[in-house]
Amino acid sequence: MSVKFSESEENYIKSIYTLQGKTEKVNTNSLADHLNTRAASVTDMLKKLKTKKLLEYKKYYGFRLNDSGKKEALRIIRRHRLWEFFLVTKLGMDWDKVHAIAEELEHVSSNDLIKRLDNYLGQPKTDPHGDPIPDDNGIMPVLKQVPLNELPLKKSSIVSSVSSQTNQMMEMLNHYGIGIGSQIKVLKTFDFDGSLQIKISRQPACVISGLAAKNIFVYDDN
Amino acid sequence: MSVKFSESEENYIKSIYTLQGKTEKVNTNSLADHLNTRAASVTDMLKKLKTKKLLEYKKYYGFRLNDSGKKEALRIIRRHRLWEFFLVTKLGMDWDKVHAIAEELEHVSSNDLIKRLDNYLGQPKTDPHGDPIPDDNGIMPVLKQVPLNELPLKKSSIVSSVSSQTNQMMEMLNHYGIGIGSQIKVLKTFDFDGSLQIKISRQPACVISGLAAKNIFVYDDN
DNA sequence: AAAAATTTTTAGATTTGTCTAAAATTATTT
DNA sequence: AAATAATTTTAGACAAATCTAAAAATTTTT
Repeated sequence: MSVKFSESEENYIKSIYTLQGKTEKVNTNSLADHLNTRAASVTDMLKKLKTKKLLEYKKYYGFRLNDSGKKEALRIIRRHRLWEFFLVTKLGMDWDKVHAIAEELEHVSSNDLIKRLDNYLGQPKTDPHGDPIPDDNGIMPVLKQVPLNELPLKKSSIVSSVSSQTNQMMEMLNHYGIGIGSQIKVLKTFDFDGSLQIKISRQPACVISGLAAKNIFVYDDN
Repeated sequence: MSVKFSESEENYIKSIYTLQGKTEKVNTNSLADHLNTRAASVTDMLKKLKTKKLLEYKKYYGFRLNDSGKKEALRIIRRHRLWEFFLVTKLGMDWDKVHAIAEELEHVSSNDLIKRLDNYLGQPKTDPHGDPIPDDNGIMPVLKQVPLNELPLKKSSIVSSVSSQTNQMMEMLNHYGIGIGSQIKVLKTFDFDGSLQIKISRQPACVISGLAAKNIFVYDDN
């Protein structure tokens, strides 16, 4: 049925998927950076993945996963995120420490295992970082977007869009280091003026106005 | 702190441990058989494990794990059995199907992960097959031995010893395929004459007398 | 549009783990 | 104790994944 890929191949597939999400076409050096390897190694693997019909690749002109490559990437990401969810909710590990372990667990690829794990965890829609978990068919769940001020306290989520794209807004977002894809959570709300204390990953907590929060949309499951 | 071993090295270590449990000295061909590989490959790996100071090895004269090799083996076995326990009790998989998956999971070697998994599972003393789970210090738990007739119904266990070593007894044990290390469980007891219907792995169910059962000892946790 | 700089690919080596076939050693028969 | 058989090791090759250094192609600068 489904083809087996080596651990190394899986890591390449996953990285290409992540990078092409933003730029559509991926180039050799950025992938080498992302995987902490050398450009020459990337070229070698690209040839291999091409013969396995997972990507479109024209020498010197970049590459991208085709449909079956993307499908495979989503299967790997699904495993990764389910394990992260398990590590945090069942074993009580901290989010910021689960990634490395999930990176190893994701390569254990029994379909039955993953289906059962998913059920056991209650078919979660997002991982502990707020990233959506693809379903069994490799489809990303359609997540509701809510303004940041409606996100439950301390619940981690991912910034999905920003409604007001004025210069002033962008300047402020930039200042706080908030962008599409940022991991974010609300630590506290101040009823007095509707402002919120928030935390963006790898940055100190800060306070933003209620008006700003109303214009920052984040994913929320269910 | 603790040295990391490759997946392949870990598989060799584990197999040697299993084989030397029975015969103390292990020979090249039996290890090759056990690992489904060739004698030449075994010799290559032996050299490697010797330089890593995990085993005593004299050319042409067999080999055995030394203390640090045994310790490493027990760490791997601990991981394997904890994962088997998880797969059966939490994910509801069948015993006879968990081995292959645990075989992959056991190589994920974060100490923190295993400590948490152990706690989460309630620090089990035996895996679902009845095999004891080494503790965090690599020590096999001292398990109580009970006669087979006192083992709870349907609870899987491992034959630990046989009290009456008469020829007649041995003949019968042989006939049923029961030996030290056999995985066994009691399906049913017949009050009429105290006989028991039992199941030994990979063999059809059979019935033995109450007297026989009293002389077959098995491990029981707690 | 040449020259310079950057990016990507190729060529050839290296490491890990495996294999086959042949040689060396040990064990068993006669 | 020689001859034969079985086991184990060595020698040399191979595949996967990586690397360095050099060559080729593309992009940017002047």
